Amino acid sequence: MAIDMKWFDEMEARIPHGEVRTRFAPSPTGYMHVGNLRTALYTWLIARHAGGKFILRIEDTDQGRLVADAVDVIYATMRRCGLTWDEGPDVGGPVGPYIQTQRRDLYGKYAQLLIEKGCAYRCFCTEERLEELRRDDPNAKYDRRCLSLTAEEIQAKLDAGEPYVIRQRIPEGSTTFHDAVYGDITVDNAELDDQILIKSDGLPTYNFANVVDDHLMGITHVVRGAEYLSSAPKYNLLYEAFGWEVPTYIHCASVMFNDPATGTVRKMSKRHGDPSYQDLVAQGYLSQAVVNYVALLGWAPHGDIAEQEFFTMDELVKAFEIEGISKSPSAFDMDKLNYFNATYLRELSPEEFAREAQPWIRRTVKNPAYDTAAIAALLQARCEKLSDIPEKVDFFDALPDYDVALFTNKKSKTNGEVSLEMLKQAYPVLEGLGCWSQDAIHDGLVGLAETLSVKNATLMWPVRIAVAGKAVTPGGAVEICRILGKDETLRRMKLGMEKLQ
RNA sequence: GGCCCGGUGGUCAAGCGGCUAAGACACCGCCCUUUCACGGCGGUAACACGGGUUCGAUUCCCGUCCGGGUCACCA
Repeated sequence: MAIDMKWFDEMEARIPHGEVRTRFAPSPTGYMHVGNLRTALYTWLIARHAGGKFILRIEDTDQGRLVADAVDVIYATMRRCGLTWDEGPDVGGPVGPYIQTQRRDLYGKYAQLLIEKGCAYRCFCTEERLEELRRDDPNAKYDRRCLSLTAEEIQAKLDAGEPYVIRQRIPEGSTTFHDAVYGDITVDNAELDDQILIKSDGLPTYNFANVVDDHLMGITHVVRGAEYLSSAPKYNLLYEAFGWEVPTYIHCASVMFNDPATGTVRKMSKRHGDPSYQDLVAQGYLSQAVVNYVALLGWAPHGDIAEQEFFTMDELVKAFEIEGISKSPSAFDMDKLNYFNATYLRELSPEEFAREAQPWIRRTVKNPAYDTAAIAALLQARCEKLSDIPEKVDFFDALPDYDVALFTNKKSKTNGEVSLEMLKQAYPVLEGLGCWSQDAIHDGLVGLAETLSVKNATLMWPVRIAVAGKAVTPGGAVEICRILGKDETLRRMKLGMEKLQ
């Protein structure tokens, strides 16, 4: 089995040099974890900050999934978040293909190369035998029985068609690897198992495929979750075995979830029903708000912008330094995300907000006569997320069956009696208005309050309750009357007076 | 359990030997006001613990405790 070195040389020749290259390598699962999104963001930021390339690679070695849709979810999420890629399955690039299942032939050849170098070996041990080993000692590593097979024995087994895996041969000693966030970490190689590189079905394990692909794609900075920290030494050993340059490792502490329902903090996971990026969008969170918030979950700006919290993508690219990544896990806090989203919502122009809000308003406001833009204007400063909207505007279509007790409000100095009087006074004023505009209604009612020598609230409160039937509404009496229209306003006021009789 | 990593208010966090230990969210007051918001002002609240090193430790070292990760023919 001669090795065709020419082929390897050609692969090497394709690798770009002299620029920062990072990659995001998701498995197409159909949704994007918040933690994954953050990893993607940091990876992208490192590339952009350095003026380098950002690559998208799909790790789909897990077959039996409807990959097509899931990959689309990844594309859509990245696009909505502004994470543009320079190379990837759809746009191609110099070191493709960018889908792992399309690269499966590569790995075997590289594993073979490792065998030649004496850094890997075939293992014919059956699953049963391995289980036995574990039964004797749950913590047992592979006992390397197949390492001592002679060339003849191996050939005989090969000829007999015995299935085998290829294992990495971990050398003696200890391994030190450097992480840009965690610093130098040294482990005793005795702790490391002779991990499997190629499975008996011929496909590579995740760890092996990762190393090979990262090298062949010229990745200079590997950004990943801290859950991979303990397998990092094995990566180093693999790079060393190949004689490849080790990329810069950037491990990011995991994202925890601060569950407001239970008050507990735990690792964020879809399994527990913690929100994914898709869930958040469906709940009416803006991508930019989510991205901005997530950027700060485990990273903080330094220097003269250490206190800055709101960033445009351009500002993030400029500010993002690896040194700012934190070592300790951070909890995803819905309250803080709400704050970010509310702020982004308020910064939208009235037109933009109206466009975003429209579908949510229409969930409960079906009457086409009501102006959604006007309603949206009332909502912009009053919701943290778009999904807050439907409940807030439900009184437009149907006046709730409210309790007369609502007419009583201490601060506004109203009770049932006062309210009835106010409505009686306000009714003819509004009825007599020639123009049903915001100003006309406002001036009419404020003028009346002045005439009656009562504070504005004493008059406004009953009117608002009568027309909205709710204690809390977006906007005040004037705005609501204006949107409801004159006829509906008067009708509701009359109903209010009847209730109070 | 072995190994690895981490530990500043409830949460996100700045700090990188000397500070009254920033700032933000949340919370609580007050102001504004046509309810609620928005906005403005103010407040409560932290260096896990014990040893060192040092003139001096939140900062450096060790231990304890606590939390997380990892020990697959899964990624």
